[in-house]
Amino acid sequence: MAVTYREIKADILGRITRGDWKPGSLIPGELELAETYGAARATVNRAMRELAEDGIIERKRKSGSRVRLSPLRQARFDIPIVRREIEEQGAAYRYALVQSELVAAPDWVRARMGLAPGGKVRHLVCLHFADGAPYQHEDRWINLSVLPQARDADFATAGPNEWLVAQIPFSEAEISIAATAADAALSEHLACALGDPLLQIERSTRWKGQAVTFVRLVHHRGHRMTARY
Amino acid sequence: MAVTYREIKADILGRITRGDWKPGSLIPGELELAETYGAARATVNRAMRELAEDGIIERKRKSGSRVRLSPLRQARFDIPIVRREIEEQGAAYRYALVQSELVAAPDWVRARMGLAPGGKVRHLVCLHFADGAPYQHEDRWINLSVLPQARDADFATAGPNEWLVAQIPFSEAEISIAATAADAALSEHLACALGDPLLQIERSTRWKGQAVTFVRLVHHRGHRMTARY
DNA sequence: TAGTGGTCTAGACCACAGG
DNA sequence: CTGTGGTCTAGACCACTAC
Repeated sequence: MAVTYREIKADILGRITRGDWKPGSLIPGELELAETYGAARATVNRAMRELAEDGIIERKRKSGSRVRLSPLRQARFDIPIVRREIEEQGAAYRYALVQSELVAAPDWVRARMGLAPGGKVRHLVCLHFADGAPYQHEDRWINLSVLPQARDADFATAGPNEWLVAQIPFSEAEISIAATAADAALSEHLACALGDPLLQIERSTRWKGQAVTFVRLVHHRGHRMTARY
Repeated sequence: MAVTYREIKADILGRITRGDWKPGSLIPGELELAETYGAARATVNRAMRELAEDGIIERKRKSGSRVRLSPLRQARFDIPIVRREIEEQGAAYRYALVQSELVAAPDWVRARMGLAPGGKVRHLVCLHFADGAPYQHEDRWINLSVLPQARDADFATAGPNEWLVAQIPFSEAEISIAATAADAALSEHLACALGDPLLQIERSTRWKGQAVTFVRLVHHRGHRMTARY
C-alpha cells in the first residue's frame, strides 16, 4: 500500500515539533502535500483533519492551514459508572440507598434543572463503597415529568445511575467539577472530618431538551481524577 | 449532492435513541447501510467511525458494529492558558511572581517528575489575578537538564506557562484533579480562610520521554471546571 | 476461510472566504 | 473571481477475527 494517513500525520506532526513549521506559519495545501507524499488528496485530508481535531493546526478555506500559535490543550476524562470504576480497581463494590423521597423540587434544584415551579422529582441519596470503605456520595434528583416510571422504580439494590442508563441510554450532559467542604452529613457518610476538602462532580442531563436528572457526586477524601493528553 | 455523512450519522443516532436499535444489538453492515441510504460505503464509514469515536457504538471486524451496552461517557475539558481563561471572561489579567529559586529538586518533586537524585530545577511560585482578585496560585518546577535556558529566563513580567509554550510547543502531559485544603500560604495568597476547600490541578509534562515541568495549580475558592458532552 | 471494517485512490463538485 | 478545504463516489485491496 502507499503511504498511510497515519504516517503522513506523524510526519507533519514531526515537522511541527521539530520546528520546521513554526507556530503561526502556513502549512502547504492538501494538493501539494499529496504530491509530496505521493498519496491521494483524501489521504492527506484525513491526516490534516485529525491534526485539526487534536488542536494542533487550524484550518480555513481559501487561506489554508496554519500551525496553532498555542496548541489547544484539551484533556479527556472518562466518566465511568461508579460500579465499574470501583471494580476496575480490583475492589469489591457495595451500594446502599440512604434516602428516597418524592418531593416538589427545591428552588436550587429547579434552577439547575430548569424545571417549572411545583415540578415533582424523585430525590435519592445513595452511597457507593469500595472494599467496604465509602467511595462516593450520590445526591440525585430525577424529573418525574420526563421519567414518570422513576416514581415506582426500586433503587434499594442497584444504583439509579445504572437504572437511568437503561431508561435513557443516550443524552446530553453538562458536567462541572469543584472542591467542597464536608458538611455534617458528608463527613459521616464518607468517614472524614468536618470541613475536609472533597472533590465534587455535578452533572445535569438533558434528553430532547428536557432536564432528566441532576446529580451531585462527592468523592471520598483524597480522590483524584486523572487523564493524559 | 447525495446524502451527507452527517445526515446518516444523525439518522443512525436517532434510531438508537428511539430504541429501534437497542443497546447490545447489531447494526447493519456498512454495505447494507450504503444501499439503504443510497450512499457510497465511504460515506457510511465516516458516519459510523464518528459514532464509534463518540462512544456510541463499538466496531469489530468480521463481527460488525454494535450499540454500546452502556454508552462510553467521556468529557473533554479545555485546558487554556490562565491569561486567556481570565481574559475570555472579560476580566483584567494581572500576573505576579512571588518566589523564584534554583534548587535541587526535593524528593516529592523528583518522584513526580522522575528525575535523578541531585537534579537541578527552577522553582517558581506565581499568582494570577482576575480584576484584581486572586484567581490561581501556581507552584511550578522546571527541569533544567532539559530546559537549561530556564535558568536565566525572566519570569517577572510574564507567566512561565507562556514562556514554556514558546520553548516546547508540543508535549505530552498527565493531568490530575483533586480537592485540597488551604494551608497558610494558600489562604494568604488566594485570600481565603485556612482550611478552605480548593480545586487543585497537577500537571506533569514530558517531551521526548524527558520530564519537562511539573506544576500545581490551585484555584480561588469556588472555582469550577465545566464541560459538555 | 469468509465476512466485516479499515484504508487508499482518482476524480469530481461544492462551499466558503480572501482579493 | 479564485484558491483552499469539505465532502461524495465507485472501486479496490488489505487486516483482523469469528467460525
